[in-house]
Amino acid sequence: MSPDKITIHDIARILNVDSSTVSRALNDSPRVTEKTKNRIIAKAHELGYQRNDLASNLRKNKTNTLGVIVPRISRHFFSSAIAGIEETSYNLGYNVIICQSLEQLEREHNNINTLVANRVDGVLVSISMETKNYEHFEGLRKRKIPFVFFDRHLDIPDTSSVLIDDFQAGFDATEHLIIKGCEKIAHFSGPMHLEIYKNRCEGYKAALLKHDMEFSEELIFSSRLMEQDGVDNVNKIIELPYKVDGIFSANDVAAISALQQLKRNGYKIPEDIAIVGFSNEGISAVIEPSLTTINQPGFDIGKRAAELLISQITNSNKNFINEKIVIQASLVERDSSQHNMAF
Amino acid sequence: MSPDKITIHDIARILNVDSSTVSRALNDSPRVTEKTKNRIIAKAHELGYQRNDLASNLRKNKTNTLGVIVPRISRHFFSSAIAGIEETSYNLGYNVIICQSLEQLEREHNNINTLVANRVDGVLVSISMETKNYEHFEGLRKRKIPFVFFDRHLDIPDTSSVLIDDFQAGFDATEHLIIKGCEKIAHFSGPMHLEIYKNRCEGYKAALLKHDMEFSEELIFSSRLMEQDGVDNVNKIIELPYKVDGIFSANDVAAISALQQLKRNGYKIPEDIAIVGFSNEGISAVIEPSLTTINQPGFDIGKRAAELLISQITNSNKNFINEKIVIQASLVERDSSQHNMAF
DNA sequence: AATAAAAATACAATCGATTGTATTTTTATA
DNA sequence: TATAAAAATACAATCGATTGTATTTTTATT
Repeated sequence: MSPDKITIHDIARILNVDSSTVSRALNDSPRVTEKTKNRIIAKAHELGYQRNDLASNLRKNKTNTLGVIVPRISRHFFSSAIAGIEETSYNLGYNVIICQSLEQLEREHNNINTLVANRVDGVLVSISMETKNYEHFEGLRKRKIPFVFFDRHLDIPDTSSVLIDDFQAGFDATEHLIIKGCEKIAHFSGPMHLEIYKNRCEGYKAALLKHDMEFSEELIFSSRLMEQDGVDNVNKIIELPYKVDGIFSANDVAAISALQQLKRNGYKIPEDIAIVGFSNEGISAVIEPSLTTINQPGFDIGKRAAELLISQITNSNKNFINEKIVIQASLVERDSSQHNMAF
Repeated sequence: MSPDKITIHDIARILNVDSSTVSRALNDSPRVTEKTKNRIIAKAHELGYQRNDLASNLRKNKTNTLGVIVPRISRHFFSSAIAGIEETSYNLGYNVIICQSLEQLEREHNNINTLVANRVDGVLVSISMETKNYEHFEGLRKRKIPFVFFDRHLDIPDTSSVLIDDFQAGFDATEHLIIKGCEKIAHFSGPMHLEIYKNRCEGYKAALLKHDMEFSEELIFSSRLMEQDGVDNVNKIIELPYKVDGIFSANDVAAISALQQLKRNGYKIPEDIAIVGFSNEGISAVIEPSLTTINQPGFDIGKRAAELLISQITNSNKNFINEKIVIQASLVERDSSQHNMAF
């Protein structure tokens, strides 16, 4: 009977009014009288009308949609950040399109193109491990699409970001191991062109320095921090001519696979080697021994990032660019770091 | 200098051709000569032109976008299903919009409205725990938007779905416990109005029946299978006047929290109580003892579901409705079920 | 060179909603 | 009741791309 895609024109025809009146009625404009408003709304409901956002957004040149690009949604940190982003967006009337770069630069490129083609009002990004330059973000800027980095960011001038203090967190993690009595601490780092890993590593070095401990390039293992990397790193550590008794890993995934590989090789954790991870993945509390790690409050970070982005969208004239928000990260002390209880 | 949002009209004006020619050139139509095509493409590139998909999709009445609704993306099963969906979609030229219902019916409703408003070409759904009726899906049907359920489905006539054989999996899990020597097996079930939990429970019953074991309503614990539920269920089990020596949980989350709660109470797993979970979350392999569980191949399920949906979109005339695809699920035998090694 | 056929391009309507302006209708006031 | 002011509604352009039809240009043939 009625067409399956109802438009305001259908409603207008049926009720003998103009489509502009229908549009205004459905948008609760004061220019339409209550009476006709009610007639129109009732009829729209009766016909199961659902606005075509493509048309609406095209005309308004505003989609009320945010794009989010993350390496992968299956990581606890990212899915909780997304939960935070969605919470804020939902409350402020924005939709969210989620894209995964799968740690690949090319896909990150494609993601941005898709988001631009869909005319999102702004973009939230945590970059892939392959991302070194930022030309694709310059494309966003040229199109005046605001974007905010969270966690994994690039050091681009005049760009906003929501971060934790990776230097401090790296320092805290390392110092914690030192206080627990570790004397030879290895560090698992990610790709060094990423600010977060660079900063965590600097924090590691600073802690060593403060406690007059020798720093050795040999004890820094840079990788993509995947499961296999933790295993590989451990295999190298075992072969070293001296004893390593502490590991600070820049993520939990590598920390956990290292922990397991050490156990397989007969090492006792934390007695022989203490371990501190990074991110507080759900698995960290459950593994045995439970993993001491840095808690990154993903939900909060997501919330704050979305708030910042939306404020930039709303006040596009004002100078909200280049705001850096630093969220508190904290050490979660568990069993894997209780190395030397001699105090 | 140049406006930040370039349109085909800008390009047309600059090159003194018609915008229709620009459109055809950029879409590689044979109606435009190679020479002008090249001029247009070069200029488009130079200006950083990016098609406005809102306009394009509006005109074409096709968005090449699929909507996905899942309870939450942080669950391993759902994020791997999404990975599968994206793989297929990406290859076939579709974008994906991901929505989370957060297990709430109201949000599932909103998700559908958003997807309809954005005129997605089809929808993939795994329903929330609150979802009992299906009026919101009838809305999709009325609008001729095809949809496919995966995993958590409703038993609606003439609807396609991609599932595992929950009955068989429930049977296998339970029989596995029986074979391992368990004599009193409890079952943690989800909301019984969900087909998957109903079927897993039926499988449980069937296995008991086959092995002449008594079935007792008292040993079925129905909940939302969250972390706390596993703890609560264990507390009830401990209080029973007889000994339970096996648990088959319809998801891993409850299985794991139960396992931990049992350990806290001094029970040995699997010697005192054997446990089998469901879904094979990443954590299950890592916990101690490692959890025997049913592996649900999320990636495959996602792939197949997306393929099925896209085939329905493509052949909208043909009768592809009401296709049920059953994916093989299999028991992953680990330590938590090695109860009685007396054979 | 004339002309038909074919190729290339231009014209114009359209998708569905929004919004500034114009017109009609209602209300209030003298 | 006439008329100005205000309220309600209609008209028409617009967002940017697509696409059927019409027109112009090119090519081929005699």
